[in-house]
Amino acid sequence: MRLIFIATGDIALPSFRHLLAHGPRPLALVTQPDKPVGRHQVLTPPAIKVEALAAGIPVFQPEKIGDITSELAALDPELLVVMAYGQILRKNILTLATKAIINLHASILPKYRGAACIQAAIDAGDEETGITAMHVVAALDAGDVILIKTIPIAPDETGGTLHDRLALLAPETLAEALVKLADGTAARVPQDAALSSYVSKLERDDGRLDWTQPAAAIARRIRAYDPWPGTFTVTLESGKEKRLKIFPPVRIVNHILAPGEVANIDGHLVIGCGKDSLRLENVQPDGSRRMSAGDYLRGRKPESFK
RNA sequence: CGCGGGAUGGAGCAGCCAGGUAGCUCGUCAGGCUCAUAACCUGAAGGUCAGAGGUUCAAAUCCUCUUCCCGCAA
Repeated sequence: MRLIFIATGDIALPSFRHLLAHGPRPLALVTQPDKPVGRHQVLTPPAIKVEALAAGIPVFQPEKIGDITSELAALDPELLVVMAYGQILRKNILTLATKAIINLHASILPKYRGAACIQAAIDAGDEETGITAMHVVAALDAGDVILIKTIPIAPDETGGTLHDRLALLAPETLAEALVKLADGTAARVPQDAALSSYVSKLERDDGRLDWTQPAAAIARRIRAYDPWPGTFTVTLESGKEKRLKIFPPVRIVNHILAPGEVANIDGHLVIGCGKDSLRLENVQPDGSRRMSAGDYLRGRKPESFK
């Protein structure tokens, strides 16, 4: 099978490695351009690009994938495989491959189309999620489904752990889809648009917690958004507002506190929520490193969380 | 040089603006109290105040440079 792999995110790495090890060997990798990263804006390549080059796979990094349509066409691909690429694919790309263009998406479609699908599943309190292999159409994540593999979501699951587990689930999903496409037994199940939902890309500010929500919902969000985009609150310390990052795990406790009210209960940092309260274990104040909630209370005296 | 915060006994912080005895909450160690304890009481150890240079009678504090940590932005 003549195949081109189109991916940027690390979630695609195990699938890419699977193809390198077991075939079909990708003709090329298309990935996003190197981006400036970190405090000093160092130009950094996607990890998958580094692996591709090490394996001798040609790499394309167009600003817009449409710019290299003819180069990709020249490779005469039968199949395009897309995963966490980060660009919208237009018609000239969709019709490039002779056999199909498929996408691996980290949710049970039609639930959670879009970028933040992993976080959404935890945030919603779902008991399972998975990898969907489907055909790519002009509308985002809306194509006919080939197959779905599911895994349960653990009670202490974070966005990070689920991301890694889904990444490892993807290769077998891809492999099975490839076999079925090759022998013509691939299913083609239309998505029920009425059941679909869309989750847009998360920004850092989306991680601000709302203490009027029930503690259980806040706890799920703290797990879902770790490590990206992370969750935070704004604290009031002697009249000054400061940002405080909050990390899992947290524990739901039944102290009676007003939403956002802070209490030091036996050395534990407890915050009032809309329903029940939350005991924090790990926090990080502005300008400081991550520390235990106990350490935080030793030197600071927050009056409330907003 | 994108913007900003920070570095003070083992931990988390105050002191800095208006230079003049190293402080707070903990931890550690010793002793006491207690049936007992992460509780309480008493005492002790532990700091070249990130590093270098400068100003000054005198620098954690003011000036300059360096290193490291962190947030934002990407």
